[in-house]
Amino acid sequence: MTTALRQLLAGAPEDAAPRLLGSYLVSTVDDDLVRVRLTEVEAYKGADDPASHAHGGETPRNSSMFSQPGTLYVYRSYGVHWCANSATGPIGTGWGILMRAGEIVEGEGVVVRRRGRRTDLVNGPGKLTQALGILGDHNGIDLLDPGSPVRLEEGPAPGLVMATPRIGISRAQDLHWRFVETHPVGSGG
DNA sequence: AGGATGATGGACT
DNA sequence: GTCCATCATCCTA
Repeated sequence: MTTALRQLLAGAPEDAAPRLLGSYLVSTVDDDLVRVRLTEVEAYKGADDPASHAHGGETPRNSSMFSQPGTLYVYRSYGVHWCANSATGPIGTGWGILMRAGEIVEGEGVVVRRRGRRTDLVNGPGKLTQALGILGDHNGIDLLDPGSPVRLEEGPAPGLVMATPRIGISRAQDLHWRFVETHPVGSGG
């Protein structure tokens, strides 16, 4: 059932983002399954948010983020990498959650091959999409459809969650809408 | 461990 | 022409 996720993504991104941590982002691309547990996400709140791609309203590029919650929005970053978001909130708001990093639960061998290295496999938004085989072609697909090549599934709830300013942006630094799962001090990890 | 930098495409002025 | 929701590589310590 994706009911809980659907419920979650129906809400505001700054509320949904921290609770999305721990969920699985799963892809089946070229017959290879990769499962990543999300540990770092950021909220972007459409027209209200000067740092959001949706701030200036709907365009052909960002239209996926204005679609129904759970729609995958993929864009090219710095001309080189792909980054993946899930639309959240009511249709037409342009709200979304950028999925930045995680930990590989399944398919590490596939990721090593796709990434061409054995370290730093999924610790950044461009790396995450490359690890999962997400391309611009996947823009607009439904992450809540179990039949989609890229999809979200429920996972174990996160432990401690830390909120910080978002990475790589200069506007709206006062909004602490980057959410990272952290380990308690002394837990030895 | 951490700073600088080139690559590269699309949106915007 | 300029600005990016970045990454890998090359340096200095």
